[in-house]
Amino acid sequence: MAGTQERQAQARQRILEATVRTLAAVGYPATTARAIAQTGGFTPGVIYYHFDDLTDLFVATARHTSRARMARYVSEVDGVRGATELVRTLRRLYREDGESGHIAAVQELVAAANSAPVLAAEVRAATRQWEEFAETVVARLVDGTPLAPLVPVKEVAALAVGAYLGIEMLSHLKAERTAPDALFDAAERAAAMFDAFT
Amino acid sequence: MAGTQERQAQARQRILEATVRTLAAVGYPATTARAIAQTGGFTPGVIYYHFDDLTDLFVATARHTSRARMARYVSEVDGVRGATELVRTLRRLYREDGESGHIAAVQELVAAANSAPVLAAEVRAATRQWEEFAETVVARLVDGTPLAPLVPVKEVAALAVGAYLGIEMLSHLKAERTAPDALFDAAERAAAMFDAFT
Amino acid sequence: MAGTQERQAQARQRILEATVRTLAAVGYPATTARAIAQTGGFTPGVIYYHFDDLTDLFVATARHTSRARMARYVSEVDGVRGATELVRTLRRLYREDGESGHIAAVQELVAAANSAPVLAAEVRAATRQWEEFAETVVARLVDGTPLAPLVPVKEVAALAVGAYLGIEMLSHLKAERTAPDALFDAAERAAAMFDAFT
Amino acid sequence: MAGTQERQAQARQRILEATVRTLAAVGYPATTARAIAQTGGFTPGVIYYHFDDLTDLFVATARHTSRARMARYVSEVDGVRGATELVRTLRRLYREDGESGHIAAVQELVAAANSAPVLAAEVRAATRQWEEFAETVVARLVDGTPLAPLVPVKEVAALAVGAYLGIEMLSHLKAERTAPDALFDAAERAAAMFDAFT
DNA sequence: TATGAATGAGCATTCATTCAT
DNA sequence: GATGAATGAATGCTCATTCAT
Repeated sequence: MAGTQERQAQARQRILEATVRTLAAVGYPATTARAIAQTGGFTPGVIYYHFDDLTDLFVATARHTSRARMARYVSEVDGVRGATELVRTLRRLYREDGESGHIAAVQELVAAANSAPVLAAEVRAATRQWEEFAETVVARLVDGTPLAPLVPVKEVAALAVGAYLGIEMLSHLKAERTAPDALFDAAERAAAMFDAFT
Repeated sequence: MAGTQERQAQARQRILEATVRTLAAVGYPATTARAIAQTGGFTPGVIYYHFDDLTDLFVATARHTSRARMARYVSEVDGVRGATELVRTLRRLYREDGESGHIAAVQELVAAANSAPVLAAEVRAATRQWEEFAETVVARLVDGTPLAPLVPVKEVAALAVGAYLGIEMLSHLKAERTAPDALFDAAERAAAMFDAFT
Repeated sequence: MAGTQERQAQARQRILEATVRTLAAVGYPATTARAIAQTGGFTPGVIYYHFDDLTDLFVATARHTSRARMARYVSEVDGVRGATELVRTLRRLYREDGESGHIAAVQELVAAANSAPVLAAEVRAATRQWEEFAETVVARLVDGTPLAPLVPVKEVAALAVGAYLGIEMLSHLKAERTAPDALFDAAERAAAMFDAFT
Repeated sequence: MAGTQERQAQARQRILEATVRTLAAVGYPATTARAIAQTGGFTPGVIYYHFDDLTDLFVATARHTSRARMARYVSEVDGVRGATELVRTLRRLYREDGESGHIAAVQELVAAANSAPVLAAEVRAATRQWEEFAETVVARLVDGTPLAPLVPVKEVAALAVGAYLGIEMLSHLKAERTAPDALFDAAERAAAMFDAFT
C-alpha cells in the first residue's frame, strides 16, 4: 500500500528526469510531449496521467531541478573555507551540472519563461533562491576581511547568478566545455590572490 | 532600377525589425511567421518572398542585429578613457538596447540556437565578435597599468559577454530594469576605484 | 452465493444510474467513461468489469431506463378514465422524469443513435414499445366514442411520442420547465372539451 | 476585387454545407473537423482559416441553415389558404428538408446544444424564430373562424415545433421516411375536416 | 511585389480500453 | 471485485510553407 505512493512518485520522477534531459539535449522549443516521452521511453499519455499539462510539467521540472541542485550546492559549499576552495567546489559542481544537464535545463526554462507566463512565476522564485544562496556565500567570503565594506554583496550575487546562466548558455552554444574551464582557471588564480590578500 | 534594390532592401529591413520586436516581446517559441507579420503590419507571405524560410530569417536577424549594435557599441566606446566613463557609456547603450529590444532579441536567438542548428553557426560567429570586441575594450583599459599582467583579458571578456546575456535574461524574467541599474551603480563604484588605482 | 449475484446486479445498477444522470447533465458527447465514473463515485475501470464497452453500457442504459419508466407509466396510466385524468397523470409522470433525468437521458440516446449504429437497434425497439403503449392509451380513450372512427390511432400515438421527445429536447435547451407546464395546461383544457364531448 | 469577397463567401458556404451534410449523415458526435473536411473534399485546415474553431462553425451552421430554411418556409407558406393546402405545402417542404439534410442537421444541433453552451444561445434564438413563425401560421389559420377562441396559438405553435424535431429524430432513427408520410396523410385528413368546419 | 487561400505535417490533449496488482 | 497505471488511436488546432492571382 505504501508502494502505491512510492510508485507514483517514481513515475513522476522518471518523467521529470526525461524532461530535464530533453531540455538539455534539444532545447525548450523542441521539448514536446513526444520528445520527452521518447527520451524517457514511455508514451506521451503518461505525462498527462501524472501532470495536468506541459506547463504544469515544466513548472514541476523547474522546481524539482532547482531544489535538487540547490540542496547539493548548499551541502557542498557549506564547509568551504576560502575563495580558492570555493572555486574548486563550484568547478566540480558545474561539471556535475553539465553532465546531468541540470543547468542547461534551468537555462532553457529561464529563457522559456519569457513565452510562458505561468512558468515565469516559478522560475522567478527559483532565481530568487539562487540569488539568496549566492549572497550568503559571498557574504561569508568577505565578512571579517578588509574588503567587506567595499563589496556590494547583493550585486555581486546577482552578477554571479546571471553570469552562471549566461556562460552556460554560451558554452552550450559553442558545444565546448573548455571555455568554462579556462574561466575556472582564471577564477582560481583570482581566488588565490583574494585569499592571500585577506 | 536603383529604386528597386532600395525598395527590396527596405522591405527586408522592415521584416528584420519586426522580427526583433517580436522576439523581444513574446520570445522565440512564440515568434511565428504570423506573429512577425502582425507586428510589422504585413502578410506572412512577404517573409517568404524575401527570405527562404524562418530559419533564414532568424539567421539574418541575428547577423543584422548583432552588426547594427556592434557598430553602435564600437563607435560609442571608441573615445572612452577610463573605467568610469566606460561603465557610464555601457549603461547608456544598455538602456538603448532595452528600449529597442535588441539584446532581448539576441538573447532569445542565443537560447534558440540550441534547438536550431543552422542558427547556431551564425550566433556563434556573432558571439565571437562580441567577445573580441570585449577583449579590445578590456585590453585597452588595463594596458599600461600595473594590473595588466594580472588580468586575463580573454577570460574577463568571455565573462563579460556571458554576464551581459545572463543578466538581460534574468532582468527580462523579472520584468524589471532596476536590477541592472543597481548593478551599473555598483560597477560604477568599482570603476572609480579602478581608475583611482591605475 | 446469491449475495454475489445480488452484489453484481447492484453494481450494474449503480453504473446505469450514473450513466443516466450523466447523460441528463452533460449530454451524450460529454458522457465519457471518466464522466460517468465521477458521477457515480467509482473508477472508470469498473465499467469494463460489468460491461463490454461504452456502447454496451449505453445499450443497457437505454433498455434499463426505458423499461423502468415504461413500467411506471403503465401502472400509473392503467386505472385512468378520461382525457383530463390522463393529462394530469402524464404531467405528474413528466415531472418525475424531469427530476430523475430519465427522458433527458432517453432523448440523448435517441439523438446519439444516429452516430452509434449498435445503439440504434436498441433505441428503435424501445421507441416501438413506447409507440405501442401510446397506441393502447389513445385507443382506450377514443374507443366507444363518436370520435373513434375519425382518430387514426397509430398516427396520433407516433405524433405523441415524437412530440414528447421533441418538447423535452427544446425545454432542456431553454433550461426552463415552464413551457411544458403551459403545454400541459392547454392540453388539460383540450382534454376537458374532449371529455365533455364524449 | 469584388471577386475576393465573393470567393471568401463561397468558401464559407462550401464549408457550411459540408457541415450540414456531415451532421445529417453521421450525427453531431461524429462530425469532427476531419469528417467535415472529407465530406466537403477539402483539408481540415481550411475550416480554421474561415472559422475560429468548431464551435464557431457549428454556430454559423445553425444560423445559416435556420435562416435559409426559414426564408423558404416563409415564402412557400405565405400564399397558402386553408389547412389542407398548408399540410400539402409542409409535406413538400419536409421532403426537401429530408433530401438536403437540413432538419436532420438542425435536430442534431439542438441535441448538441446540451453539451455546447455557446451553441445553445444560437440554437435558442433560432428555435424562438421558428416558434414565432409557427404562431403566425397557426394564427392565420384560425383567425376569423369559430375555433379562434378555443385554440391556444402559442402552445399549438410550440407543440408543432417540438413535434417537428421529435418526429424527424425518430424517423431518422428508423431510417424510414414512411412514418412521416403516414403522419402527413392523417394530417391531411384532419385538415380537410378543419377546412370543412371553418 | 504582395496577398489570400490552401495544404500537410506536427502538436497538445483526451479518451476508450487493457491489465497487473 | 476494484484500482491505478499505462497505451494508442483519435481530435482540435497551429504553423511553416506554397502558389495562383
